[in-house]
Amino acid sequence: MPELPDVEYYRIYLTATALHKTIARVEVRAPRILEGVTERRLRSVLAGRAFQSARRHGKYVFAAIEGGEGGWLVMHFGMTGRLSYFKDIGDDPKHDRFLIGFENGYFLAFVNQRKFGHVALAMSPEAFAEAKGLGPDALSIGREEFAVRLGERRGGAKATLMNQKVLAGIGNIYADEILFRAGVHPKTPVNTLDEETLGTLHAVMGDVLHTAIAAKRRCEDFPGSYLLPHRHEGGVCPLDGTPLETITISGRRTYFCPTHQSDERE
DNA sequence: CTGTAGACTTGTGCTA
DNA sequence: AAACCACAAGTCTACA
Repeated sequence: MPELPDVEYYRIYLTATALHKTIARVEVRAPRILEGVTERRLRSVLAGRAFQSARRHGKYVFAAIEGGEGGWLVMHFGMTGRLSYFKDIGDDPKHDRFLIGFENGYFLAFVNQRKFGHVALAMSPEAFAEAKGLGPDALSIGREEFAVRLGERRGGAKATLMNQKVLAGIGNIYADEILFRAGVHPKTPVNTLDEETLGTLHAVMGDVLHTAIAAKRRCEDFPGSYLLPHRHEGGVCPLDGTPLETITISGRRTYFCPTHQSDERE
């Protein structure tokens, strides 16, 4: 699940549940998810403190640590995962890899079935993004910068949208959705797209991400005109029923409509 | 720079 | 039925 809209939802969830509550205990149940930090260090940084705010950049959530040395807790979910706030330790969710217990008796769990996720510490979201080489967040990037950054690239449209160094937050599912709605073939070299198409791509990206976040918050399904519900074996284009085609790009399965996403390379 | 393939990890669903 | 293989919403490294 965890592409930008999902992670934005986790940020909202963390904000709604876990801010301004004193942390009493920290437990790491799968050490492999720790990145550049030890359980002992996490304990000393978090115990007795509280989170004061939460932010997101791309697919990362950051929680500001109030008091002490300050700093930020960083979380990335990999291909699976979510946050869960619960009261009874006996109700701890399956696959909880990292647990924060608050003085009020509640817990916040970093749930991560496949263990591709990571927990780290950073001085700031900006410093972390810089160190990782992440591009601007896909929800914040303006039309101009979007056009410039894509214009500098020679790769295919989908691979470029998913490249976290170009812009951060788009993954396999939403790359397909954005390209479908913009009518762009996933292999179109981005440097061949004209200004108008780049503008469309940028606008569609914003629409898709905002729509997805709103849908998550209300636990709604996606609009029927979206590709997402049809993105499976035997799926057809929601516009006219054309069977969707699949190809592999960057090792990820790619679904697209051969009639509405013309191949510009010919 | 680009694209591809393989690793990492765990669960699920298909095949037989 | 149990077991096996392919595959899944991510990212990193090695290599052509």
